[in-house]
Amino acid sequence: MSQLRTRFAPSPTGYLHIGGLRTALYSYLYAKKNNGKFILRIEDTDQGRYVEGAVEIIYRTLRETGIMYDEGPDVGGDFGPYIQSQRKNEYLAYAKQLVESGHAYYCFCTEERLASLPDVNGARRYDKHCLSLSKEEVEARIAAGEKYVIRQNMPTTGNTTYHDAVYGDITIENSELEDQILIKSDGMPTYNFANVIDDHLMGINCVMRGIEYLSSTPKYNLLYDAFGWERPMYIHMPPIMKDAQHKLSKRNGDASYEDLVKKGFLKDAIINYIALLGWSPKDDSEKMTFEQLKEKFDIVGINKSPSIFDPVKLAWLNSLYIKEMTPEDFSAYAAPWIEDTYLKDFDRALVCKLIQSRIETFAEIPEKLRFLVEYGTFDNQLYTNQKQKTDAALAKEVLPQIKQAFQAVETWDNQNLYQALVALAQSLQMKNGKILWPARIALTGLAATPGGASEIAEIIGKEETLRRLDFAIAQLN
RNA sequence: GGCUCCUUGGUCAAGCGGUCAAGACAUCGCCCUUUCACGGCGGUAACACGAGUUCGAUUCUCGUAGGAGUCACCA
Repeated sequence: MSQLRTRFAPSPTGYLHIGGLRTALYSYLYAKKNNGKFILRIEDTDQGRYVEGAVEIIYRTLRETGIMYDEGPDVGGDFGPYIQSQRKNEYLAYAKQLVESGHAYYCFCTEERLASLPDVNGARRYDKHCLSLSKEEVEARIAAGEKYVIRQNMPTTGNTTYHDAVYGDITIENSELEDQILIKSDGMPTYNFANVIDDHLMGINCVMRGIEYLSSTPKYNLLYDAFGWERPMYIHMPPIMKDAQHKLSKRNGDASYEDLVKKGFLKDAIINYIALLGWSPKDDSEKMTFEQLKEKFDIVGINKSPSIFDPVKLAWLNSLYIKEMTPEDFSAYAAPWIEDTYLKDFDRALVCKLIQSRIETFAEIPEKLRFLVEYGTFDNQLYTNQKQKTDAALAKEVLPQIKQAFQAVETWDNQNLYQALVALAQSLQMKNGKILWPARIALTGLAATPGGASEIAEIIGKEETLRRLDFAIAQLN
């Protein structure tokens, strides 16, 4: 058997959305799993939809996520060029070949005539009007400079069947197939045509794509048959949904890969999560490295039904990846979220240590630590804690002593600070909580904070710690 | 509307004729604990419906319902 060759063929119309990224990922994984090649081809036959910079986003995203293509526009290969607009001169000849063999024909119908065709529930079916034109008439009209398109001549009877690796055998009546346009009046091929020609020319023998192509695949197969080419293996994939009714899409303002990164998700977590959307490994693994994904990926694990993108589960996975980062990596990655805020005034390492195990996405950082800079009047009821058996009265008694203990600390770090508090508790013959709880409340005015009293004191510094203690004491009187 | 596909807990998702119907996220409770978080333990929660086939259906078949895709000189 010849080497497996898969491809990812996006249109440069903007960000690479999650669905597209998953298609690329699966195609890549499947190729690599089978020692095959993964090819990137840019499908830009619709000049009207071309978006500046979109191609670069595709390159960058694939590189960043590790989905490396063996052949593509910017890496070369033996089957280039890999950008369809640069191949436009090839398609017409193939279309003409089909005209010769009777599988396609010239069509001169105007937009008006097309619009006058009977409307069946919002859809108009071309009536093969130009199929009956004589060869002479066709030549004369072309010579006269009349605009034309080339249409595929579909059989009107019978049916065509093909096998899809995930959906099984798909059979469609030929009468359902429209005489689709192969070459547009601007001379460019339609996606439907260029796609088949290029896949064949590039030796693609495995086509992985979204389910939206499931029912038009017979048209492509008819093209392969007309040319006498071998049909590729097809793997269609279910859509990724935003909710039960709506597909995830850029148009709906749903997150693209880049948006997710900006929201503080790690690329490894994103890839790991989308690999799991619509596919599951035999052994039930969830957190997997890219290497493990390559080992475990298999088309039998691909699901048939749509799956809903769950940002909550993504966040959970993200938190797992965050926790295993080294403090240095975490600090470096968190830098943008820290630089932009008041947090830059604090010791970076201490702040990072405090939050690394407490965030699921980096975007949570500023809000989570706002209390480090915001402090003011708070409800003395916060001193009341059932479990620690503390209340405002106790705080009033103990806070001045806490202040004294802190003042005596020579080296201002968490360890010493904590020891000072514990020692105070011991000398007062109290449980640690009776000191620790009021101390933390006094320092933050918050029922819940990341970290405890001593950690927070360490970060805000001695001066601020004492200032807050004075404030809290004053507030109790 | 025609055609094609899909349907297991709130979500992801195992299962491929016989299971007390896995696991994960979320949720709830307990433990740990300096609050929060982490971690540990446990609970709640599902085979869309109706017929068949079968000794036996979540698994097979057919209907029904619901959902998705498609029906472009867009990809």
